[in-house]
Amino acid sequence: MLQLQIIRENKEAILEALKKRNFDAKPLIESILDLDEKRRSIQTNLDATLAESNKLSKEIGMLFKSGKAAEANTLKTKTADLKETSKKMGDDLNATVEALQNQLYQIPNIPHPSVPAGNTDEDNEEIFKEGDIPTLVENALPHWELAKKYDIIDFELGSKITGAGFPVYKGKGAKLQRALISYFLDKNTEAGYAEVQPPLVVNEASGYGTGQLPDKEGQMYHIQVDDLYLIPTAEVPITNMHRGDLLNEKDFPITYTGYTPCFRREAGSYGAHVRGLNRLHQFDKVEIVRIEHPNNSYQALDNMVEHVKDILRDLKLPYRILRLCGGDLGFTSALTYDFEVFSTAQDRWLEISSVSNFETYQANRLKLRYKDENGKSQLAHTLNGSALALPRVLAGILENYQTADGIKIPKVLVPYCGFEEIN
RNA sequence: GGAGGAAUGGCAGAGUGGUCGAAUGCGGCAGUCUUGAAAACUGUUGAGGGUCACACCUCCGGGGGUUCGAAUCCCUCUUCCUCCGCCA
Repeated sequence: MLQLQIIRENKEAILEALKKRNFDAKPLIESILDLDEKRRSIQTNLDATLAESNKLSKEIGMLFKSGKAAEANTLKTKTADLKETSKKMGDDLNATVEALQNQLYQIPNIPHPSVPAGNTDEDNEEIFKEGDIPTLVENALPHWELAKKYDIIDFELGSKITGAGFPVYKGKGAKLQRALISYFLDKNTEAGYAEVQPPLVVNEASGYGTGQLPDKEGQMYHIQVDDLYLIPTAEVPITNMHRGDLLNEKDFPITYTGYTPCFRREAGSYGAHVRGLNRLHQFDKVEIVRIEHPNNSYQALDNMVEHVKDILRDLKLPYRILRLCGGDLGFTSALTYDFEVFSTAQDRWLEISSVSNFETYQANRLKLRYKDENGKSQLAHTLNGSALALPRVLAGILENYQTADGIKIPKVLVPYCGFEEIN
């Protein structure tokens, strides 16, 4: 959520910047500024009424004390009137504040200056590419066929138990999952991220805090009886650990890593692009989250990018990094880098990580602040990234590491797996 | 599941109807002392709205009520603690 004060002061610049998202914010912002003005005018009137009422109350108290009950009682009738008006104004104020809030929720984050203009993922800007694309055996198979051939992931079985998009990992497939999780967590903790295991279910306030609510509730599984949501990413519970905090400057940086399953309803389309592990309702992910001083957040973003690079180098997977264009940028993000692994067997790039700086957008909703050197409270910056999301990494490994007689395990994972090949 | 108790500023913790945005301690900040630091001492220090700046307003877990007036009384929700029961 953008800060009102910034909207007030930089209206034109914001409108211009949001054009990159192909988002015409003009009507919303006009309306927000109107509501803001209305709110302040109601507030001023209400404050004056309350001030008078407070003053009278004090006088009444004094009159009673000095035994002048009759005078006190005449004043009482005055305060009754004031009370009625202030109640009306209070209701009016609440309604205005709520309308204002709802509209503020509808404005996406301002893209960072480096974000390229564009409409779709075609317009994303490739900024880095590394790793050799392997030459595969003839008749190389996509991962969903490899999974069947070696009996390591069973999609039909998952459909039977739950539904499409909930695979069952079996045998060496299950072990490889566990190995990846351990390896990622080790890698992240070595880099200084503190490991946490958060709840997999969150309340409504947490959903609002990181921006999944309102509007995007369709993407989350909602447990109605208890009014709780299954997390779509560990970003939600981990970032919300600091909701409402007032930090000291020396608390920065705050860095976490956590493994969680993630749940996404995303009805989505059908066909090759969502086959197998390409898109699931439940998948595993190891996430990194940072809370940073505004001066340092882009440095931190770069660090996160370097860290993810390092993991992909370890795994020896060919990958590229994209700077997302305005049209593809997430609602709450100011700048996002996507990592994609090339799958030779599918002949396409698979998104395996997304690293973002949200600047103050989430912090404003979270009321996550720090005291600056002057003792003033300021909003912190929040960032997060996948390090990494499992399914497509797994797909990339299965597809790129396949040979005529089996699937080699990347060297770095062998100690975690306890085997060198799936055959 | 049953019975009690509690929720106050960054933290701990007083405060049971007006003089309370709130004692005290810790922490933070500034200063004195010191070559420097620590200790000690002195001062300062809640958040939000509003204003050029003041004034002023709101906030004592959330919501509602009683009252001229609520941190304080009532209702309700949430969370935590203690005891009993059940259970991995």
